[in-house]
Amino acid sequence: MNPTSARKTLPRLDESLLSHLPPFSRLDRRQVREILDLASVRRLDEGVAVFEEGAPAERFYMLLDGYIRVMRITPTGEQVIALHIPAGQLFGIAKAIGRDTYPATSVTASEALVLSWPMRVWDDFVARYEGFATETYKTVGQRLGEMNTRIVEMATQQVEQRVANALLRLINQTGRKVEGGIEIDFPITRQDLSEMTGTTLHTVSRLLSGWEKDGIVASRRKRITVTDPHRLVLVSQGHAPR
DNA sequence: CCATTAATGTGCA
DNA sequence: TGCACATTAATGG
Repeated sequence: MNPTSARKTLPRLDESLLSHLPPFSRLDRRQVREILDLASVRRLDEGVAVFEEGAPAERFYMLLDGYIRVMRITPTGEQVIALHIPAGQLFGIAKAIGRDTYPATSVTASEALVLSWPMRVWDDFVARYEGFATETYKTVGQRLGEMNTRIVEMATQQVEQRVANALLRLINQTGRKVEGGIEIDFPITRQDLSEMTGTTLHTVSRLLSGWEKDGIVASRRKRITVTDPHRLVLVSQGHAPR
């Protein structure tokens, strides 16, 4: 059985799925209905590629549940993780940046629920739906800003600071409050963290172990909780963990 | 259970 | 850091 790749035209989706999300929140019920009627839904397992870098951008997507990891492959075959996208955001919106191929690969970082539309309706959406364009460009701008920040970090900060910053971003964007701290809401390995920060999994492993001793983080396999965000901020600013 | 694989941890150049 | 190897945790018979 493979429930992950079947694109279903489901028993009508409910308007409330979209009506509170920024790109659609200014629309009336009838407009949301039109949009939903054009959409396909897919339920995806963790680790499944939604689309690949360089492929023709045939569809754009809205993540309804779960997390998406955006990654690129270097010429030497190394993976680099550009960013993570939380539920409620559009992705694969190549048209918004003037492209007709996807600029990066998107893989589910957890189980995910995804809506998609054929790219040919993009211009219609922009033209007809109040707020859609401004909200999507806001999203594009935010991601651009984040990537810029990362470039500066890469060029100016020590590994320890970069990993601390990556962790802080993750808990800010995808953190879930648990007792004792804030946990990254999807499975994440040391390897993943190293691919976000330009290091090796070994270095990340050592850093996390050290921070765990200091009481800054707690981790179990594929799960990381930041237990002392304040001290992690200090580390990200170049202070010694203690 | 046991075998296999994935993830994590450690010692050393 | 980078790498080889040890250890531990998940997964599939």
